Amino acid sequence: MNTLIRSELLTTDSQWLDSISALFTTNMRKRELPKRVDVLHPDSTPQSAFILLKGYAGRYRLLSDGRRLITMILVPGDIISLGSIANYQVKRTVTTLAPCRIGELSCDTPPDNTSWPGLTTALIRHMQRDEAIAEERMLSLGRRNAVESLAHLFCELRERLATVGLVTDDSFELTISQEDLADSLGVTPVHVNRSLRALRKTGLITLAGGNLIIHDRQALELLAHFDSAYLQFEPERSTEGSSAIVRNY
Amino acid sequence: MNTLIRSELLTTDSQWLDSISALFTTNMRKRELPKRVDVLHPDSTPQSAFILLKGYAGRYRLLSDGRRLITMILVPGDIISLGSIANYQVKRTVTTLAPCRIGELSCDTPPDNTSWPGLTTALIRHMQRDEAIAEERMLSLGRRNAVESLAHLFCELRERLATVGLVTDDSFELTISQEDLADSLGVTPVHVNRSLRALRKTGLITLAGGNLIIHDRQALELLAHFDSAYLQFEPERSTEGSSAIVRNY
DNA sequence: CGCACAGTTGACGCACATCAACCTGGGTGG
DNA sequence: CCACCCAGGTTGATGTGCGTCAACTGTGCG
Repeated sequence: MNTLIRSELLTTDSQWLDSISALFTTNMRKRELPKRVDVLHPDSTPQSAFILLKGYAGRYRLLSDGRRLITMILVPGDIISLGSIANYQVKRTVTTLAPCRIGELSCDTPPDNTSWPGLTTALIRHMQRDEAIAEERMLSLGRRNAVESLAHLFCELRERLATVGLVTDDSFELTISQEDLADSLGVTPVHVNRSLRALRKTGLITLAGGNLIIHDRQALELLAHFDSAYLQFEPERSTEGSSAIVRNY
Repeated sequence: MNTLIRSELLTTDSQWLDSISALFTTNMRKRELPKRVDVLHPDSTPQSAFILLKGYAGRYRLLSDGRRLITMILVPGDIISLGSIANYQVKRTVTTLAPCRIGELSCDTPPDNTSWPGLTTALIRHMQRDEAIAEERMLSLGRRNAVESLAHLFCELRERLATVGLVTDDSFELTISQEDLADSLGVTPVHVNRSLRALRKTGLITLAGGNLIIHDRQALELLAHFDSAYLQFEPERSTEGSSAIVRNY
């Protein structure tokens, strides 16, 4: 099971997948989903865990008048839902932003947190990472303009996709519609289109046929005020001054 | 110690404070800080835990050109930093938004997560709550206009302050400057001022002398698209269909 | 062929930014 | 005790980023 996931994703975040994979005794079932399908409803309580294997998905929130914000874009390797493994999440809706392949991991015997201390560790790291990404998104929504936000999103996706081996020469598949990009950045589809045009005119990127090429990553990151530090798990803190719980986590 | 904190805060979130308080053998040291002072720097690694006892504080992020966004407003009872208890946080900067009293809890013997399973539970609940608040803030930054965002912030603060007994008759002390409100909502101070005027003109609120009065809470919440559900810890999920870990968390 | 959908572009309007002036109240020092 | 100061609040004039509306294009698919 573990090798199955890792070969599929070429992931480098072995610790997380190790923790999860070890919990399952049955094989992972794969499902193909078209674009624009809700994977997870806030009122459903699925037993299985779901992992995104291919494509793009997104968690989103709606205002009562229909305004939508995609609070988090999911890339291959990301957890869609942990199901009964750890039903800790606030209720959220997840939809596909592109044709997706998702893996369903049915859990025979739900673990508890004492028998699987590694699970707690992984869970907290996972939440930390989401929090860091969410904070950067807040910065885009609140203080970056549309071009900067777009550039930042591209830098972030490149970084996240690179860790699962889906980037070659600063180029990767980007099949998210401009409408969904707009709901991620908190602007309108029309303005995304114009901001894209502006970005293209700088020569920093090419986006065509569902493929994004970053021609000058350093310049793009500068424009976006992008610092990849928030995506990397911090190096193990030195033991001096650390408490036992730090090492455990 | 526990009674000390609870009497100071009149908190109802007893579980969290119980978990924390039990860890300490020394007394809590109090410190008074003026407005606009950084409590926590991202490079510091304090041993002590800090809790906000009075006033307002805020976590913030800066862009390299000086643009600032307050990602989270802290109210009395909120954890500023857990220090060595659980040094799990992404590195953040925290500043006072008003004159504050903070409590310092020095931890003699750092716990580990196996000896204190309740700590892990509390930690995850704490992160969940922060995440839910952050998500609502994203919605404000991305999809609410300035008046709606302001109204939503007021509703949220009322709710959070009410749980620590600092609200009477939908009225509470609000000593955050318009400049800091602006950095919370992602707009300019001038525009906060005008949005405040617009809100006042609706008759829904009165804000004067550092005191906010909500005259028609229901109408304000409707205007803000506010739903308090995200702030309340979800009721214990029914046992049917739940796994062991759900009950543990 | 024609329909549906995503992308593109133009004209125009509005929410919010910018710049600048002025007001106000509390604190401070002479 | 008054004069001053200064941070924060308030307001006006004007500029701009983004929204809105609408038309058109291209492209894949039944």
